[in-house]
Amino acid sequence: MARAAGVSTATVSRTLSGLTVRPELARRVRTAAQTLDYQPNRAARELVSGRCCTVGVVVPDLANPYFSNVLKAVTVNALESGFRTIVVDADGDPDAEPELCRTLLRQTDGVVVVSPRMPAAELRALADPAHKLVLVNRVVSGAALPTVTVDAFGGMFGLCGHLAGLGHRRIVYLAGPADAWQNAERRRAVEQARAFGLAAVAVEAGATLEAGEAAVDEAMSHRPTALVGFNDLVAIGALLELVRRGVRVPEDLSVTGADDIPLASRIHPGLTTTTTPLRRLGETAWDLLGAALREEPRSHSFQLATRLVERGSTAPGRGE
Amino acid sequence: MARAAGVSTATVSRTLSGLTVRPELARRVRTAAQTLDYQPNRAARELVSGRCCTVGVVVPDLANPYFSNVLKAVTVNALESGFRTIVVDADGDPDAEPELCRTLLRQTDGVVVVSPRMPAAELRALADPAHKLVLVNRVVSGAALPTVTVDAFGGMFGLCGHLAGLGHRRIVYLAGPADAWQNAERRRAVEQARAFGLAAVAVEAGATLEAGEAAVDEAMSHRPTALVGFNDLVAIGALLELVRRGVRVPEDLSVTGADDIPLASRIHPGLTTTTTPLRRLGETAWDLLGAALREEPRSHSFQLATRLVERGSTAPGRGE
DNA sequence: CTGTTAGCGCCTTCAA
DNA sequence: TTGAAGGCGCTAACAG
Repeated sequence: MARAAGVSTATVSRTLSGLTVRPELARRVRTAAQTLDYQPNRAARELVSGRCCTVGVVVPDLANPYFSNVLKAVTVNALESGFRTIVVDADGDPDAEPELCRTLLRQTDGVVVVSPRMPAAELRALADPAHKLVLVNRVVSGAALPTVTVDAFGGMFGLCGHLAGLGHRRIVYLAGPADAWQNAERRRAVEQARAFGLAAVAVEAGATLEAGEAAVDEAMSHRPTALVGFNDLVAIGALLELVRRGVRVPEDLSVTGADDIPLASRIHPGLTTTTTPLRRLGETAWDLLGAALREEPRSHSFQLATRLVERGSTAPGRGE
Repeated sequence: MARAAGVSTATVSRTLSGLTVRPELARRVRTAAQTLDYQPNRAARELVSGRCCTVGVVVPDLANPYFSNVLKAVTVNALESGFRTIVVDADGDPDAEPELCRTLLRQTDGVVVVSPRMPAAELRALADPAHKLVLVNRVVSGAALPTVTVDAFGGMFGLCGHLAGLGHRRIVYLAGPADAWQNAERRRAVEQARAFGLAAVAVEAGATLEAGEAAVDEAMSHRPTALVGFNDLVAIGALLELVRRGVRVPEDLSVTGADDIPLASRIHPGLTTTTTPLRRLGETAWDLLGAALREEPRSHSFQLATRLVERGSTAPGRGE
């Protein structure tokens, strides 16, 4: 390549990195690059520079749209900045995640961790300032980790306020995975909603349509006027099961979800819920990581606001 | 590291690659590696070996569960074989995909392309035997590309047979994206179903819930006894809209989908559909790519079978 | 401004 | 069996 242009390799390097080179030589280099379809070798570059322009993303399960949407936002934004994205799916095993993170940290410039269920102690151990690590939707106390979260507490609190305003007094919270941060936040919000005069009982459910269906029996045994799902899937699962049983929603019972997934607006009645801006979550995670890579001091935490979306699944509760 | 063990770097290298080394030296090396937490440098390794143990996956849109499920299967299986996965999302621009592929091919050992809409000519241009490229759910004639597909034609043909057996005679096909391979296959199957005595009209719809809803008016103007959706989302969109209008499914009208997404079994009535084994698609793609990387001659094409799933959305058609 | 040189960390000859 | 030496492709320092 240097031979083809009749110059030294250093001149080639300089031309391609835009340093000062005599115009004529630069032209020769460029035409040679053109004809040879020259592409610099990443490995050699990485070896000498120590950077690989690659970021990692760790998720528990790519089949879950929640995670794949965050991943999408990270990859698309990273690519715009010239970074590639390596994705690792822990495939449902939270205990495997710490090791996967560590491996990834050694192979990339930085890592985004979307891991609602990894043990906090592990995460704290990973919080070395030398590591470029960004956490999504997960708060770990006692660790200085750049973090972007959605205001899960506020969203659920707003939903409870909405229900209280409609006259509801007795609600059931269909709880999500016990070890998930978002569940803890939302559950806390439901409990504090007694400030609105809402009496809440929590019933263990999960995060899926099936979990919602299965929890209906126990939930109804508490004779609530509204069901508050951990997320939209649980809420929709419960709602569909209720409709199947002939319970009228919202006349007999109100139902709310969380996240505002596409399905929430297509079912009938539409599901009242709060938004979770997944794309912005991923985008912000990338911003945080990019800033860390450039060694820019930045605010270490972002909290994204949610928005209440009122649809047909909630109506005034009969105060019995 | 070599110094720490008191041996030469070559001995270290040999020990770590399991070549013959005097046991005592090997032990010294291993303990040194332990205490120093030694990790070989990927870049240097790649530079000398020319391989990077990395594969790429190109998808049009990660937000679509169809693609994220295929991606998941590829990453999980690749990881088991010690390969990392770089993911690239074309973010809805099919014209950007060829360039993304080319870039990825230079940076990885091989690439899996899940691209129903990339122009065939571009794909043919990529079909260089030197390139390790595997195609998913897409057949390109005149190019020797290892390919794994689902039997989209057979699945839809079976569905039509099912409807014909129920006595249906006039159906409407809610067509998917015009440039998608699966749509072409399914459409062809619907047309050939006239062998069963089924008269079919195609109505342009799309691939989403909204598209299904929007296509209902035109579809019903043809007075069919059954609606055949390009995929489950379109079918469910149409179904929900029909129910909203008071049309009884399946008494007044049968509806079928394709892919058997989780939602298909949760709605009421359950959607009759055919399966699309996304995970096996990704898994097989990885097998094909892995074989290509090991230079193993393998059958260049796999076609995965689909299975008919009868649920409540289909019933005997009134032969009017 | 340009060419020459050294070395990034590893693996693979070669000679001992 | 082991150590010394060279080179993978590139960029950073230095000398011209």
